[in-house]
Amino acid sequence: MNGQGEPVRVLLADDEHLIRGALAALLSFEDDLRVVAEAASGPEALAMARAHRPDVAVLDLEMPGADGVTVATSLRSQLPGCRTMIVTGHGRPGHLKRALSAGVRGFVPKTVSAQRLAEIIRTVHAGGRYVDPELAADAISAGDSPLTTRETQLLELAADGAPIAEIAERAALSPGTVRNYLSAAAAKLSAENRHAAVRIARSQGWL
Amino acid sequence: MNGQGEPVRVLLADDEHLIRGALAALLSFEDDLRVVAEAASGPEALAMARAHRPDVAVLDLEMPGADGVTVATSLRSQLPGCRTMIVTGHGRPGHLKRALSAGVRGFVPKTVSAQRLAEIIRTVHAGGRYVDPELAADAISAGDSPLTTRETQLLELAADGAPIAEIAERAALSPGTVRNYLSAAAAKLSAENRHAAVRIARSQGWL
DNA sequence: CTCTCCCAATGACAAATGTCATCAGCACTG
DNA sequence: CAGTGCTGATGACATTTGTCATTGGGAGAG
Repeated sequence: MNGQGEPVRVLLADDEHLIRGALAALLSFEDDLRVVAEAASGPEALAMARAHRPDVAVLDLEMPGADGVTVATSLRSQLPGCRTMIVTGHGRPGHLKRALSAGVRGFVPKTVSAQRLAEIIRTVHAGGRYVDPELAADAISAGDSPLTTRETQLLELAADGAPIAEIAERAALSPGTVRNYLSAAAAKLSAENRHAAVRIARSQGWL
Repeated sequence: MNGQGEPVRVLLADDEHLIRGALAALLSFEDDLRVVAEAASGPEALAMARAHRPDVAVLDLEMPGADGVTVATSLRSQLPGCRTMIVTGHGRPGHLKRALSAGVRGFVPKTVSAQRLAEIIRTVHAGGRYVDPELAADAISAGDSPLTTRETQLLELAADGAPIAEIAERAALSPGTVRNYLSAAAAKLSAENRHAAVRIARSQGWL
């Protein structure tokens, strides 16, 4: 499908120069792949994508400005022809779910080899999908988040250890209401208190 | 110093295959550097170092088994001739201090280019030192940890949001004592409670 | 030897937090 | 339209946590 005369145009987005540069160098060995743009942040990735119209965007999950899934969501509407895939260091189950519903076609941990990554880029470009088996298993066994929108939102605000009063102020809610929601969230996650609940939600990629 | 006939022997340790492989490929372009061993974990890095006796060990800070600084400390006694350097994604001030006192000669964020990394490897091999200016500035302005041994230890036990009773049990201390130490720690860090204190200590690399 | 600092503990008190019952509005579903 | 579930709030209560004063032992410095 990918003719010798028309290499796959790839966008690389990762905030770590070292990895991005190294990756670009490795992919350049593949005759049918061509890195046409690089970016070090979420917004930059979007701008580069608009300017260079890649066939496949390889996005790091953790980036300043906007994370990989957010970028993928934007790309889906702005550049429908561009396939997206996520590369990540530590993949939580929830992240995979968010990514898939954002139209991401590949989800790969950074523990794969460059060879393998190149193959996956080709697969994704050809319209296929690839999800790391390990992560997929985790995601399936983990299930969906039992938390409601507000509960999740308040857990996020509680994530830095702030007292209830501060959370209530930042959420423009009554302190009593905040306590109720956080109590409910902790109960759903079988946590002893809201701080432990934050940890659990984080580990599942639910926050 | 590094003659054409004797390239610098390098050990690469990073748990992410993708980065390690890419890095190895990039460094192979430099005629005077030769990657003689790779490792994906702390213990493996030690074993590889003993087997291949590299001139310079490039260690990722976050690795399973044993972190980069721990490995560097062990290397210092087991292979005194081997220079060590740390590469890290997010470098906290405290980590830099720990690394330097472990005899590490290079401390570099992953945001540098491969070119630059190669230069730094040469510098370190020649007996020089290199510390990222940004990280150095942070470390200097941050100062030392004001926490005592026990305070730090108890903050670690409190890191997962466990209630006081559980922390006391795990530390084999009286609950009252635990509260006293955590209260003192929070006060020293100007935190509103122990959970916020954990966050602050983490951000400084003090835990 | 005295002074200081860390460790460990206790008791008391105030403040924050977790838990529960209850209520009301709103949106959606069958 | 009745039922369900999310949201937002209040009040009461028990528990947990934070704070402070105080004590005592041990290690190290001057």
